[in-house]
Amino acid sequence: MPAATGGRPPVMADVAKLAGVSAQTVSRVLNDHPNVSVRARDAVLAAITELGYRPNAAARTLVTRRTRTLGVISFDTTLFGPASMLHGIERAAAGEYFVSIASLPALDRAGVLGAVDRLLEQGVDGIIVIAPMKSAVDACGSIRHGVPLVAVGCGTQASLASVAVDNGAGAALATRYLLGLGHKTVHHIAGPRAWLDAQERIAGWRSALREAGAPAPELVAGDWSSASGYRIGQGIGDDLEVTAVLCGNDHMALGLIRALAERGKKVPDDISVVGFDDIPESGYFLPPLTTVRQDFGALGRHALGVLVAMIDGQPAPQACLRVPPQLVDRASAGPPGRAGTPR
Amino acid sequence: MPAATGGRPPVMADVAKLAGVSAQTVSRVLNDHPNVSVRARDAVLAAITELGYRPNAAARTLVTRRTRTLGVISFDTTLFGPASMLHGIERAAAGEYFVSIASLPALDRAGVLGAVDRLLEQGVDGIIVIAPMKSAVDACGSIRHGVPLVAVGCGTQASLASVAVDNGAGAALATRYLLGLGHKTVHHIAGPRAWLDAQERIAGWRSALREAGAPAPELVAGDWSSASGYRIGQGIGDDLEVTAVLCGNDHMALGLIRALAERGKKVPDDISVVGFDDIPESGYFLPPLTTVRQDFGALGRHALGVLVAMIDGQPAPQACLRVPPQLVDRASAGPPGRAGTPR
DNA sequence: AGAAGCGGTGGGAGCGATAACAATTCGGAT
DNA sequence: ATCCGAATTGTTATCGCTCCCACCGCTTCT
Repeated sequence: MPAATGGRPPVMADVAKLAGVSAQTVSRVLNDHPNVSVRARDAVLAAITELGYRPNAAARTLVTRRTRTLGVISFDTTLFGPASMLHGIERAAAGEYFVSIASLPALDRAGVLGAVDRLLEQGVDGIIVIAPMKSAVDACGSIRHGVPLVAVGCGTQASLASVAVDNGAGAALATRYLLGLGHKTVHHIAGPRAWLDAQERIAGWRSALREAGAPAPELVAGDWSSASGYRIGQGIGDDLEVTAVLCGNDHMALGLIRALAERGKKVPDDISVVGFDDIPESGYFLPPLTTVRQDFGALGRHALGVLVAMIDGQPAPQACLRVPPQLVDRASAGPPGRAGTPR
Repeated sequence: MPAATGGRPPVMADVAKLAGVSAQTVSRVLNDHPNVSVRARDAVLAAITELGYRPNAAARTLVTRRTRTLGVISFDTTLFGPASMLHGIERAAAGEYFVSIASLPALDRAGVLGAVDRLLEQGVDGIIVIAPMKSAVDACGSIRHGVPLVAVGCGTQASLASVAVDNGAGAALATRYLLGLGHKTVHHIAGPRAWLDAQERIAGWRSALREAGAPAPELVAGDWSSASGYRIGQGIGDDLEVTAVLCGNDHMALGLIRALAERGKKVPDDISVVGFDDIPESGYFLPPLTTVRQDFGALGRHALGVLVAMIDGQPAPQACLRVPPQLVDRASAGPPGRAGTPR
């Protein structure tokens, strides 16, 4: 392997000497500046490959004040949604920016602020916060520093640059769909109150119900987990009034279906179930789950787009970019069946 | 807000001036060097908070040659395993190191080498490669640079610093368990050939079979997806010989169970099914899935530990640190039932 | 009493790159 | 032949920090 002087990695001056030009010219070649003769450029390029030269990012950053690094703050990158968004961001950024992640044990104000601080210390050019909870959005709003920052998956109401799936529309879509199948009303297993997605889905569900003149059943809330869906399902399974349930996410739908099955209730014959998210497995549930798809990847890509625009000096949009969700019709929902409501 | 001179962020000299000391002393306070009087330290600390000073990472890196940043290369951070490992790494690194991710569209040699290059350009202190495929491990082996690098989830045979779940032991564990239940043999739906985990599970399964003197059925392989499990299940559902199936992962088990259900086969009465991974949902499948748990989080933490040791100058271990898997007994496996094999 | 040891401190030299500016060359217009 | 301006190249001054070394004032040893 080519070593420059001593064992240390080659620096720009080494390249310059080998190519017979000045360091400045090497810099110009590296940064695609105009006005470099082909002769010089070729010599530099040859020297670079011969030496295995790699520019020192720290030195460059010191003078340009840009790290070409983005920070992503997330709550739990193990969950399907955050993981997908992160992946979408990373894929979209590849080549343009590095992405550094900061995942939090809890999405409270202090946690978010602390993570922003850590990333700032690292010198990121911009930050994307995967902020599904109100506390996180509030924290974002109170950040004083001038860092470009966009929130994603944060509800559609926040007054900061943000990108989110239109949860309200999605829930309404699913609710109308079930109503259209002939159900008198639709029950809803919501996510935790603190989550904006959960709140917006509740609102969408309620408004679709009201619009159709259907009675609004009492709300029950789980915690997104299959376990909570299962627990709630044990109650629902005994309630003869219930013919259709919209679940806050696919995992809870899975738990619900299992609880129903254990009580001898068939889906969709006795009860229709619709999920939310469209995780990769949901097409293979028993029965395959009808659900509302969120395109998390697109969310990530859009968030990156907005952020990069801000980094490049465009003013921060104060509104939310909404990504429309989509109903995926599989087999877990149908007309109120043979075992329909008694009344 | 406290502004130093002009609008620009305060630098060490500003802190020094305000505290009435030299920049050198500020640096000493920041880096916890001994021999700083409490008076000086307090003055510096006060100045720092008053100014809202934040050390410039690039400048520090330029001289120390450490970025306190780690790179993680991964194939698809959307999958449960990689996402969990990444999360484990990140949580374990929090505070000590930043983690920068590079996810690849494909885990081939060129992709891995390219990602290593990108990270090196960024100046990472070390790299963790989530390398479940042979091609990735080979690529790691051929990296000439002196960067500390550890592979994780890469099979247990690689001759480089690595951390992995003992797949062979896990598969053998599950196979013996099924055999112990009274099954004459155990079928296996493997993952793709190119994946080391898949190969090692196959080996573990085969050896447990051999050990017990059980016949080794023909191998079928899926692609980890529920869809492939479903497809394969359509064949298995018609095969009366099959009483027990070990699946390469939980997703394929899910697909298999659905295919079986559609053909009227009951799990575990007609066929026992055991998965691998223990994804959060598998306890809520119908029936709840008996599976082999991999502690991905621990994997990530251990990988970080090994890497940090290497960064701190310890010699790279040439072997694999094995994390033992664990059988989680739920309801999808039982003794060969009333509908047992005809012979 | 002088030398040596020590905690505490500051001064200056880089680290490796880019930006601003200055300098050189060359062709063509005057 | 002289001058001008564009193209190309080099020189110098930072960027913000840490390291090395010298230095101060004291106590402690010989």
